[in-house]
Amino acid sequence: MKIATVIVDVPTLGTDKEFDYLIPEKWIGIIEPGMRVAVPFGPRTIQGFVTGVKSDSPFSNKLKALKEPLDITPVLNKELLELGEWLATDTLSFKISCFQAMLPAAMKAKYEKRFLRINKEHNPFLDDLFAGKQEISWKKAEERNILPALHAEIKFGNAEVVYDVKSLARKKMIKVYQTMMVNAEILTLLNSLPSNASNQKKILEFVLKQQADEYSAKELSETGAPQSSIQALVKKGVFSEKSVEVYRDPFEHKQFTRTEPHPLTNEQQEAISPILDTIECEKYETYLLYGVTGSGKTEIYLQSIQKVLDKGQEAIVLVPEISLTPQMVDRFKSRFGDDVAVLHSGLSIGEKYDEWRKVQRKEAKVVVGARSAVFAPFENLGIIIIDEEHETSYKQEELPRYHARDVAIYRAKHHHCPVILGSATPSLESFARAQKKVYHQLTLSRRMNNKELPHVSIVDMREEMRDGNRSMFSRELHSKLADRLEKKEQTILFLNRRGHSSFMMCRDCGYVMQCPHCDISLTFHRYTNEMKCHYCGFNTFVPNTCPECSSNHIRYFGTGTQKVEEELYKIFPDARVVRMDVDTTGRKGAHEKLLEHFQSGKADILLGTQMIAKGLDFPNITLVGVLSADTMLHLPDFRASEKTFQLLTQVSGRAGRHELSGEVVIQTYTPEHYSVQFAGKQDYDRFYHQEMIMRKVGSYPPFYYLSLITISHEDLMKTVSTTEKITKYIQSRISDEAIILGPVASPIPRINNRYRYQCLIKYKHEPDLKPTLHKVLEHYQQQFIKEGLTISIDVNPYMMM
DNA sequence: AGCACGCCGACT
DNA sequence: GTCGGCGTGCTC
Repeated sequence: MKIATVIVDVPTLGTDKEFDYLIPEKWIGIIEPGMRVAVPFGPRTIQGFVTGVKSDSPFSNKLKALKEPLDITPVLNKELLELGEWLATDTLSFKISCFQAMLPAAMKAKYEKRFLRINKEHNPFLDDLFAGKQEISWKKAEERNILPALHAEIKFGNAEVVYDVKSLARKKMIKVYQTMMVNAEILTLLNSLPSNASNQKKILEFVLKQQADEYSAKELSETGAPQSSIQALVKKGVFSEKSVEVYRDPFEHKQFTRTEPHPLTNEQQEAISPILDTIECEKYETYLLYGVTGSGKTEIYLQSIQKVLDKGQEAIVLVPEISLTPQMVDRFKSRFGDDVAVLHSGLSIGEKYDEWRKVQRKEAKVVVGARSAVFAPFENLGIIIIDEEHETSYKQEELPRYHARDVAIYRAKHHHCPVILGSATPSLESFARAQKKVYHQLTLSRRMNNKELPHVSIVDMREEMRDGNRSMFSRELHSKLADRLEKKEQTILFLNRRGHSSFMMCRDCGYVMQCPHCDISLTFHRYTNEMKCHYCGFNTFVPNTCPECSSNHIRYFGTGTQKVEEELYKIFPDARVVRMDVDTTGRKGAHEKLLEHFQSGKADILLGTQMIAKGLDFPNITLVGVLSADTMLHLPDFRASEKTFQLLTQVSGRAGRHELSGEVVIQTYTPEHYSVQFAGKQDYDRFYHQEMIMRKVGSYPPFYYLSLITISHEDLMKTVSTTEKITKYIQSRISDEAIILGPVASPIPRINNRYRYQCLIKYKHEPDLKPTLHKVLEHYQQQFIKEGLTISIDVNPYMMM
């Protein structure tokens, strides 16, 4: 008797455990751990992951047999199965959610229900119900309002319900035509064809010219012949037709010119050599590659990977939201060609699935991708690289709330290989670990071409205001912009819209339009002319007069990119502006198009939000302007200073990377703030020291770890009292060393009419905390569902909202 | 999560 | 009497 242990696709606490299933005789030896299977679960059939195979079970009296395997080979190997279990404990998530997070979305199951007719005797009523067929889908039955009738028939034994477990994935198939005749035969046929068969003749002539064994349907139809002519030739035995699976290639129409390794500078040489050693001796080590922008980190990545590939191993490269850095993908594709699989959010579900399968089938040796690419199913991993290590997008905000850096380190330990964390502005956590020698620090302090860092000037916008300049461009930025336009050099204008995006305020009474369901002000959307809530989606018309005092002195505060664009055209009517934000880059590929447009010199100014801060490298940019540096500085987040510093430094790094030297203008209302000051000087080390003092005083990371618990409910009192109870419980079970803040209202105290309270735990070493938090979930579970409470626990949170 | 089972109110 | 409301509890 063989029994499979299965984690079922039901993400709840009660079912977050292994269920035992009998393996039918015919699949013994075929069902393996890591495969997806369809299993009966209660009255339904659902998907599950096999985690093990054993010979007996404590449930032997009520064992059911599994229905069928959904994979031919396991989709999760032993390492990934173990990683999933660890991840579930570490982030307090369900095992099933962790397994699903490791696979492309296409592999998530899709469930469908059908009614099957059992009684096939002539019966007008049944004939009518089933519309003369043997089965009817649940959806159809629902539409036709015959669910009760069908349920009755099930009771009579005339029908039954079947559950289908389907995969979202569709393999893409194309028709291929194999040549079945030799030239002489084709020639004979060609001559015997009637004169009006011009299309068939075209194809045969094409075949005689090409002399290939196989032709795709596309190739043949390019001769101008219709499908019917091809079919005619298949009938005549010229071709045999077959279907083959093809990968959807997102880079189909892109050409990559092969690059060779560049000679390394002394500094690069020094940095890469310990990495190469670690690869050689196959041991685990985390390196923090701290290198200023333009110091050549990527070449170090490339050459380290080359070494890994030479050893027959594989590499993972994580980049933040990769669709935003097409230049990065190009560099990897150019060096390693088809060995590279790319996984990022810009791909369709099918494309992602295909790229993933290239990895699984060992057709790709290098994966370049966003956060989830850290789970690439390699079995002989030689290196994991995390570029722009400080980026917060490496933390997943939905369940499972994991950080790619932690997963990378876990996997590297398993594979005995190095992790490289690269950044010009490392996260405080990583830099502190490097200082404590937990990570091994490698430094690149000089730019490759020995170009000096751009000159940065910080402009105090309060002074501009005092001097009567009420425009969003300071006099300095204005004159420099004019200068660049004159010289035909390019400018990047960076607008940080986060923080306070455009909201509406009455200048007479100070009324600010709020969302009726959430405690947050509504955002003004010019293109739809609506006031919108970014949290619950509520929207309403834009008022002409103040709803409170009927004044018509209504102003829109905060500056959107559209508004800046309009202003720009007012001041510089001839400037050619490319605007990049969520509105202009929504469509697939729009991003690349806009960048190409700018790169080819068809525009003078690139105006955008966060997304233009990263990785762009254009030679002709000599001016970078930051319109308001401090919009995110006042967010209720202990990382606000760090984020501001990183952003300003990254943006500044976009200027003067090549022959032309660059200038940066940072406009701010708080020029004295240390993160603005040190970013202006590009002085990471002094920023680090200052910020470490702030973190120490506030007992924040990297001095303390954090766990954040958020409780929400429609009733304020209920929310507060529950949070209080939970806080007390936790307090009683951990040491006095830990600091507990709360219960306090969340920074956004109400979303979608639900009040939100939280409790923040700061601690250094609390081995009992995670088990305690798990107990909280377990203990309150039933009560929570019953009373409509929701609880979310975030270990090491990055979003404090 | 779904779904069945079960125990109480308004109808043919 | 029964249909159907949704509270409760289970799923190998």
